[in-house]
Amino acid sequence: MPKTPTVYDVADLAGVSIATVSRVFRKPHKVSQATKDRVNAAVLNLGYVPSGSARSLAARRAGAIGLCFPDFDGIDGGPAPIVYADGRVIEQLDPPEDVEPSGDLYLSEVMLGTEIEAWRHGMAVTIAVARGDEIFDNLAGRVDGMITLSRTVPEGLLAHIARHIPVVVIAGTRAGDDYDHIGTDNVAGMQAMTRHVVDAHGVRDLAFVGGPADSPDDHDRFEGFRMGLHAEGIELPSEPLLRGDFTRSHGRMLGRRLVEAGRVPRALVCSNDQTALGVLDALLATGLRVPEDVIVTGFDGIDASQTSRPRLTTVRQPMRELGRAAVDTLLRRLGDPLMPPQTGTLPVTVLLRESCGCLA
Amino acid sequence: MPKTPTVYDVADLAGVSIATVSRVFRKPHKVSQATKDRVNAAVLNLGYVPSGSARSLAARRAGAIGLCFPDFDGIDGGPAPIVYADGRVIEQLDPPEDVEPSGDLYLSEVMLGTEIEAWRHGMAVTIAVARGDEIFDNLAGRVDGMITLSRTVPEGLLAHIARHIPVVVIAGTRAGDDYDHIGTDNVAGMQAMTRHVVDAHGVRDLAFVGGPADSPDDHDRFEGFRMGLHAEGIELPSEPLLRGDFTRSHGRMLGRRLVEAGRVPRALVCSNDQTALGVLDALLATGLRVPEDVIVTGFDGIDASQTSRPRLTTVRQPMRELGRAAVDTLLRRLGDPLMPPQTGTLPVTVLLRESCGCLA
DNA sequence: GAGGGTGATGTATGCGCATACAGTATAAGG
DNA sequence: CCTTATACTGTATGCGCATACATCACCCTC
Repeated sequence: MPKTPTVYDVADLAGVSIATVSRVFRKPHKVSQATKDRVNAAVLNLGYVPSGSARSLAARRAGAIGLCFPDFDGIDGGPAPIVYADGRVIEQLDPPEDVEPSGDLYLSEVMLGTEIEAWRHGMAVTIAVARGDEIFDNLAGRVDGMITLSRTVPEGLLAHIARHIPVVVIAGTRAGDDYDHIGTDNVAGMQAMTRHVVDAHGVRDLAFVGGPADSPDDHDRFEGFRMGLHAEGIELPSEPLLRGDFTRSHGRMLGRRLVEAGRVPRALVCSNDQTALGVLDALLATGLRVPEDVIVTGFDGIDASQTSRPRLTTVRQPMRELGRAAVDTLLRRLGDPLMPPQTGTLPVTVLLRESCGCLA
Repeated sequence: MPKTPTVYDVADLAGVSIATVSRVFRKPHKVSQATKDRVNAAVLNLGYVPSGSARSLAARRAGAIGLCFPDFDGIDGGPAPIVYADGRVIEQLDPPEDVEPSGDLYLSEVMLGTEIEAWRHGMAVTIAVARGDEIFDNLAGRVDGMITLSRTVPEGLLAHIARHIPVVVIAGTRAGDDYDHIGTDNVAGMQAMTRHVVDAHGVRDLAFVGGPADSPDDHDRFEGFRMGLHAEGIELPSEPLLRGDFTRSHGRMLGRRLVEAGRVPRALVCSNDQTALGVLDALLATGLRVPEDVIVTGFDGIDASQTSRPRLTTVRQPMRELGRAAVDTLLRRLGDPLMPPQTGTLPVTVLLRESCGCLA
């Protein structure tokens, strides 16, 4: 890697000015074909690649969108053992035990949606994990706008950043802030699910298995549950029966706890799929039948809900569309900074499968 | 959003020079505490965020790593219907039919590994989808190095970019290029798998169900299969029995074709999990039993291989570690540009489950 | 008390590009 | 043949920051 060539080198080699080189890239129609050919030849010849930093600086726009995710707890298991060699190879034939599934399809899907939509608009996507102030240092300064999951960035920091670039929050409820918000209809989805269990399966003994108490998603879903019960004239609980942390292993634990306590309701409406799958694991392990003895429902619509036995009745939220909608909103905001704060809600779909007794 | 504040504004407000402001961020130990406090107060006051572009330009390093993925075929289903409203909500209770699983855990996992490792080293990750020359325009110029999946970027373009920044290729075999490579041990993994089927289950009538003919992964896996057969003294096929495109639906098709042709081998060694799962679907649908009538094995170790019925015996490749190792290699390369081209191979793990007859 | 550190800060410059503005050449119009 | 429009191209400047170097104050040391 010798010295990186710049516009100046290209201009020299092509016998034109740097302005012309720049124009070949930015406004090709303003350059004659002959000149374009000469410049392009020089570009190829030198291996020239325009500097994004310089371009962004001069053009006063980064051409990138920031995506800020919560820290991947515990995922950071240290570096892998790399075998740098030719021939040296490790064959492991032993472990018949299983690996833990890589939970967060949710994030992956949102990421994918963001990526797709951003790319459609010629924007790059820069990903960051919220960890201390690095978002501030490393991300906020290099993007035109930021998308973040709710509760990911400390409020003070986010406010500071929002003075600088527009911020779109995914999956949170507005709390007096001025950010744009994109979410799914947790309330309506869970309400519909609840009423389905009551109406279609005649169950009036339902309980809600929740997630973290500080999750706005969980809050809304519980609210939807309560609204569903209310509509059916069933008495409302003020709190979820139990709370987990949205993981499958916590779900298993909660399931076991219910069985041990000896009071398993006729239907368990869970706040997300992972929890529901864990509950399912626990119930089945103790010999209970789903849906015959206990009905279990989830929320999210992750792939695993489709391959479980029985398959999980759940509310599918369009995770990929979430990222997509966030990008659209961000771009509209960039186009019109004065627009009032937006709140977008994506519709959800109730998927009826075996775990509630449908398709049985 | 009034005019974005710069170092100059901060310097003025704090009554110092811009060099001092810069130092507060880059070399805090070289600034007295009193000055630091004044500057930080000004930063908060103005809502200052340092410009990544200017910083990168001046520092001659982007502080970011590029990750280039193949186009997500057919994923681009057009924008979502967003409901911008208060109260207007769409409840969909109808469709009991399932959604297509979002196949590519592989990419997500690699992305995640990249993200984690890059962030550990204070580097941002910028993602791009290979589509035409946009990688060149939008990505290569704004990162310090690039990671790409093999066969993702056209060779000419990649060579051009590699003159400018280091490139690490994931999952390809070296083909006379000078890039660094990171891959998993496809050959050894498939060889071990093949020998397991022969040794442990006494099967000598095996066939290989392959993927795209131009996939280096598939090529290596088939080679491993052949080496396994050779070691067992079984005659080698020169070509896979059938080829799909690595998707589950193609797998189903191939499975059906085998059944219809009336010649289903005792064991089907598939080149990846999705294919194997599709084959499984097709076989089970026609009443064949797995593993009693036919043994099926996969490769990759995606989550779905763990929740299928029967669960899939497969070779797990450490997808997340792949991204991680790629980042490590890239960083080492940045530290030592003259280092000879590296080839890293990550070990794989054979997971024995029901679909081959183990754990039955 | 002169010489030589040492720590804190300021000055000046350049990173590579986009672009406003100012040419220049050529064609068209009168 | 002169004017004016048109199509290209060049010159000059600034984007916001990092940093080499210069400066200055102050403390040691012998």
